[in-house]
Amino acid sequence: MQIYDSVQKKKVPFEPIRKGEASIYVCGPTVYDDAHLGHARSALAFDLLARTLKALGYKVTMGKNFTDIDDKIIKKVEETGKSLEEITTHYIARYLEEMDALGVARADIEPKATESLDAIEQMIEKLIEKDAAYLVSNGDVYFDTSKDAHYGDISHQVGEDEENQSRIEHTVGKRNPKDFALWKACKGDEDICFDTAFSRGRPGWHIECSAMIEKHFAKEHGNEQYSIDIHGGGADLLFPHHENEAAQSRCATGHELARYWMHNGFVQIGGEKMSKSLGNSFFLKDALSVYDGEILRYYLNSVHYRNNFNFNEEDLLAAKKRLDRLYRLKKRIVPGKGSAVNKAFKEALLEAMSDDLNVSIALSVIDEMVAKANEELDSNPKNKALKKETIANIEFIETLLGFGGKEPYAYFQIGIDEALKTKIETLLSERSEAKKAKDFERSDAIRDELTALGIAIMDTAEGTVWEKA
RNA sequence: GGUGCCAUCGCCAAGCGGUAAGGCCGCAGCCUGCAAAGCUGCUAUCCCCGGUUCAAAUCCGGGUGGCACCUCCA
Repeated sequence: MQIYDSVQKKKVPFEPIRKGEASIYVCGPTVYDDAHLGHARSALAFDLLARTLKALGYKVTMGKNFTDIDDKIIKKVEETGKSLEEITTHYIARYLEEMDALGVARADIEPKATESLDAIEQMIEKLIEKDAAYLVSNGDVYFDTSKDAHYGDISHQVGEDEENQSRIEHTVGKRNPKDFALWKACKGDEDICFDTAFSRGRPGWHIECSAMIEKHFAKEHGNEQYSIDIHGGGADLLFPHHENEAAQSRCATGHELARYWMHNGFVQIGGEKMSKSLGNSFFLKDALSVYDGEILRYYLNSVHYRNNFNFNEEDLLAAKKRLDRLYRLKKRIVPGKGSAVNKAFKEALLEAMSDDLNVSIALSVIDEMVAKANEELDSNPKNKALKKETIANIEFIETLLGFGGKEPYAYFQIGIDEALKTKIETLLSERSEAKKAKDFERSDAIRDELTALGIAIMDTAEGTVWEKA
């Protein structure tokens, strides 16, 4: 397995800390709003990584956190009058629901900041002890970036330029402009505060992840050099979030946080990063209300995870058509039991995915398998061995890539209610009567009627089948 | 201002020094009562200019054009 390490800036062989195991921690969402397409892409990318490692035989432990204490959540509390818990549980549930729809496997560990306050406090205390962190007069605790000789190794982005420094807010008592808050003391009557040995307040964003990794991963998955194998997240987290995480952990534990760092590219709309400030966010829930989760999954995963992804509906439609082809093949071979996966097919897929998740190649391997199977079924529709092998092939696609698992008729008939279904069936039997009587005018009229209903039909050797167009 | 990423057929997108995968769209054919579906065939020399090499989309230098990070962000 080769993965691209964004710190070394190149593809490197994946060598796990513990033989046969792989621990992955991905930065999850801050739960103050609905998930957007970017959250989906990140989740999908690392889901693919986990699936690939599993298929290669690794015992994978996946962790994804929920940041449930944060300034933005507190702002939401103030705006809505709801409690912090009400807000975070709501968005966490929504997030998980939507990820389920995309076929993203649940993480093995889903830590929350609110459940990791003990670890956060411990880590900060340790940093203060080592003088890598300091308490200022208002109760804030800052990390002293000058105490970490390797600060900047992750993002390569920490220079001495004055221009840059001038952009960073100077807070009273900070030793260095780049020092960042580990703990924010309560100012006034804020009620979302926690008591600690150093002050009453709440954790900063960066320390949450470091502490959660130490609490939930390091003991079981790390060694004396690294806490986890792979740390992932969106490319925008590289700096400062991951730089700061790495620095804190290094200073607190004496070893590196992660052996590899992987970052996914953005989802863009019209060539620009999707973001709240640009007003071009696309919520996952809105996409899911129009498109099936499986199609969104296929589409969002069809571009290499490191590239930026320019979202648009035409491309999504093209992706859907490509997935349709797989399901049409599945229609031809189902029902039945699978035999063994075609060896060459399986190897080709694994080889593609082992190369830093080269999905494009994997998808082309699938396209070729589909075309070849269709060709053979055209010449010999009763080829049982081929059918069984193809069933197994598609099952393998499902485990490795997470699509193709649906019952094909269900796939093509999503969103069609029973009443419409009955109507379609009635029209279709009327049409076959007409066809039998060679009343083609009538049968074509029925087909037009179905087209108007958004239904496409196709006559096969086994009879007429229909799909939602 | 600093730091990166990217530029391949109408569109999406592989390629990682050895002579351009795959999909969508389009065209032609087979099949079909006609369609649809499926199958077959056809469709690019890789932003520009230099250089290295027997050989470059792939490496180096210089342009041009996009995008991102440096501030909360997947």
